[in-house]
Amino acid sequence: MKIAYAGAPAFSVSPLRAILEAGYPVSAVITQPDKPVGRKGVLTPTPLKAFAAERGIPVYTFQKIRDCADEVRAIGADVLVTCAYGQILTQEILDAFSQGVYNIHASLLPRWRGASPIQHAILAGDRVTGVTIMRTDIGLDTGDMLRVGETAISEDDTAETLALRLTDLGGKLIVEALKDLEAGRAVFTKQNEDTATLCKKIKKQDCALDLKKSADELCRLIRAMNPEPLAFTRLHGKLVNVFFAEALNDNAAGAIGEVVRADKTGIYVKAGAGILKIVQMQLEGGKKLSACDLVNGRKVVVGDVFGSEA
RNA sequence: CGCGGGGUGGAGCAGUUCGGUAGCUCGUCGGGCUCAUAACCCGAAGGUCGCAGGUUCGAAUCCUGCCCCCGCAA
Repeated sequence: MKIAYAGAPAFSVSPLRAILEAGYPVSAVITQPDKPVGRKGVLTPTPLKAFAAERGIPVYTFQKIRDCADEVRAIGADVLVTCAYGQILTQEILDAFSQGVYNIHASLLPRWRGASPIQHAILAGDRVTGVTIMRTDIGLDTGDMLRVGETAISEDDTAETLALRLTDLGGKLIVEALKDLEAGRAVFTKQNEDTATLCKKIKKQDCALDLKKSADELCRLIRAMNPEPLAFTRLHGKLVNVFFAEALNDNAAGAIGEVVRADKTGIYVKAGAGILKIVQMQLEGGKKLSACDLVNGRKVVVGDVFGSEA
């Protein structure tokens, strides 16, 4: 069974490592082209490409894989495993792999089909999420499922900590799936279309903190968007990225968005319901700072108002 | 040349406009108060003000060049 693996972000690295460690030969890695990153626009390879290079696995990058069916066929693999690859596969591409294409998806399908399942699971307040291994078909994460694993979402999980667990889970499950396929004992389950939900790619605009909402809701947005692309609001007309916060049930006098208390323990902001206790945030142009540092430097004072001013 | 913010004891900042003794809130160390404390009181240590040059009697501050960090945009 010759395997090819397609992915891109850090999330896609761990499953590939697991496949290799399970003893399966991976003859090719397909990933996104290098992209300019940062202020200087340095051309940077995807984490998956860097890992493949380290292991000496041939790497293929396609601007648009749907236009490169011939090249994909030329790779000559029987199976394609995909994980957060970031490009839609056409039927022609799917047909290039005689033993099928399998996707590692970071949700309990059919919930959270689409581009940002981890973030949406947190955002929606799901208590549990997981990883699904499915056979890729022409729809968006609609294929038949052959392996599922769960993990609970805790109160202080961020997209980062959750992704860390899910990527390892993905590695474990894909290896199990490959073994089942090899042994001819794979069992496929159809997805229930009635309970399917879809999530789109996250835009920065989706990360704006609307302080009229409940502290609880704001807190989930902050956790879902950490470490990327970060929930934000404004203070003194400047952009502020919020990294960590807690939701408190207390109520206090004051306007929405007003800082009702600020000390070493946190910056307490009045929300639509409850108090949002900001523990770590970053002012435009500045470094990521703890509430303690912000208070010491008097960057934030009681009476300041978040979110106002355009 | 994409736009912008910043580099000052261990941390976060003020001071730079208009050159003239190194400041604030913390932390650390020592002492005190207290049943006790993340609270309070007293005291101490700790800084080539990013680097290099220039102007000046005198530069954190003014001029020139360079390095590094960060937000936005891609």
